[in-house]
Amino acid sequence: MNILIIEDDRTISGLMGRTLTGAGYECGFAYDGEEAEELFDSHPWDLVLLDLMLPKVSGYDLLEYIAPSKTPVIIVSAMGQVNDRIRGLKMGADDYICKPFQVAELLARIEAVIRRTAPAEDVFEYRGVVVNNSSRTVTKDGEEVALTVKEFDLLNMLINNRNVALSRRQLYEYVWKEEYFGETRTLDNHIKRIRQKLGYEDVIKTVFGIGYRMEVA
Amino acid sequence: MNILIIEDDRTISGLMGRTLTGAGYECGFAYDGEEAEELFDSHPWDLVLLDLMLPKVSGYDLLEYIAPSKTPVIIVSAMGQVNDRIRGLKMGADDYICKPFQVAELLARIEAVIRRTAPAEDVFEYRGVVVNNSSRTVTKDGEEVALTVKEFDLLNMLINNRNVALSRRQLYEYVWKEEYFGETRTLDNHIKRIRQKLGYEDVIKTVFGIGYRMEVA
DNA sequence: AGCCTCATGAACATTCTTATCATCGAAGAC
DNA sequence: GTCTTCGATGATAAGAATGTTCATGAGGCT
Repeated sequence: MNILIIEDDRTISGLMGRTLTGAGYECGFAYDGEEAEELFDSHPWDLVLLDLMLPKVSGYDLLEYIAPSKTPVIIVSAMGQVNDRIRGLKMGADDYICKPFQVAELLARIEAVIRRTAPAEDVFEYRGVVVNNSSRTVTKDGEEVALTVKEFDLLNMLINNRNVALSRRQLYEYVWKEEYFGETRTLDNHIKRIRQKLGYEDVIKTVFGIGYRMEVA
Repeated sequence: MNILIIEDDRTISGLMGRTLTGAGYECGFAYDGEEAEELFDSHPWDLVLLDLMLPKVSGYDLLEYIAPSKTPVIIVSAMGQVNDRIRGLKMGADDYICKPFQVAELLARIEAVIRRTAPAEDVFEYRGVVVNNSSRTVTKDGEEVALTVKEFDLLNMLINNRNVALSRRQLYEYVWKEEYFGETRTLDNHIKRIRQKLGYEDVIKTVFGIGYRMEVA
C-alpha cells in the first residue's frame, strides 16, 4: 500500500511517515502543492493524506486535481471548522481528520477508508438482491429495481461498511454532503424505501440511539 | 508517554511534573491558555492534564480545541466545582481529579485513562458472551442480545476497567455525563439488566459501599 | 404548459428506553 | 441479635427516538 503524504509541516509529515511505515505502509512525501502534483502523477497511490493549508497550490485545487483519479483522500487540517469538513467531502474527499491527531486515530481512519473505498466489489449479492456498481443497477430475484441516486449511494455506504454500526451523522454527511443537524426524518425515509424495495426489512437493522447497520452473514 | 500539563499554579504544576517524571512519563508544561494551544499543536501528546481556571484562554475553549484530536483529557479542578466537572465530561474529557489530590490518586487516574482510551479491543469475549464494538452487537452463546445505549456504554466501561472496582460516581458520571447525587436506583437497575441479559450475575461483582467490579479471569 | 420523479419535512403513530418509586433482602455496625 | 444502611428487584409512566404517511415544491422531460 502506497500512501502519499502532502503536508508542509515537516514535524507532522515526519510523524505521519514514521507511523505509517511502522504499520507497514509505504510513503511518499510532498511539502507544497507543486511538488504534490508532480509526485501524484509520477506514481500510482492507494491513498492520499492532504493538508488543506499548503504553499503554492491550495489544498482545494489539489483536491480537484486528484478527484478524477478516484484515489481516496483523507483531508488533514488544523482545527476543523465544520465548513472544511463539508466542503472537503463535497469535493470528493473520503474522510477528515484534525490536527493534532492521535496516531491510533490516524491509522483507524486510514484503515476505514481503505476498507470502504477499496476494491468495492463491483457486484454485491445477498438474499436475491444483486447490486451492480459499474452499471449502477439493482435487481431483486432477477427483476430490476429502480433506486434513486440517494438511495443507491446510501445503500452502497451500508454495503461497504457491512456489519458495522454507522451513525446517522456519518450516513447523512457521506451521502448528502451536508452537515447533519438531525431534526428531520429524511434519512429514515430513504432507509425505509431501500428496505421496502429490496425486502431488506431485517437486513438493514436499526441501531437505536446510534444509526443503522447492514447485517450480512 | 508524553503528558501535557496545563496549569497556571506553578506549585501544583511542579508537583505534578515531578510525580509524573518519577513515574516514567515525559512532561510538557503550559501556564496559560495561549501557551497551551501552541504547545499542544507543536508535539503529539498521549494525555493532557487540564486545569479549567486559566489565564488568557478559558479551559473550556481549550477543551473544545483539544477534543477533536481525541487526545485523552483529565480535568483538574478545584474542590467543589461540580459544574466544571460535569461540563468537562460533557465536552469530552475522560476523567477529572479534584485539587488537592493525592499523588497516588493522580497516577492511578492517569493509568486508568490511558488503559481505557487505548485502542480498546474491538471484540471482547468471556463466558460465551461476545461484545463487538464496531457493530455494537452482543451475543450470548451465539444468540444476539439486545442492549440499549446506556447498557452498552456501561458494559464497556466495566470491560475497559476489568478487575478494577469502580465507584458508583465514576460509573454514573462517565456513562450519563451528569452529576451523581446517589439518591436514585438508576445505576442499579442498569447493572441488574446487564447481569440478567448476559448471565453475568457473578461476573459483575458488587463492591459494597463503593460500586461495582467486573471480574474476568 | 402538463406530466413525471424525487427529495423533503411536518404531523402523527409507534416502539423503545429510561428514571423513579415502593418494597424486599442482604451486609455491616454495635 | 437488633438496627441501620445499602443494594436488588419489578412495575410503571414519562420521554426520546424512530417509523409512516402525506403534501409540497423543485427540476427534468415531452
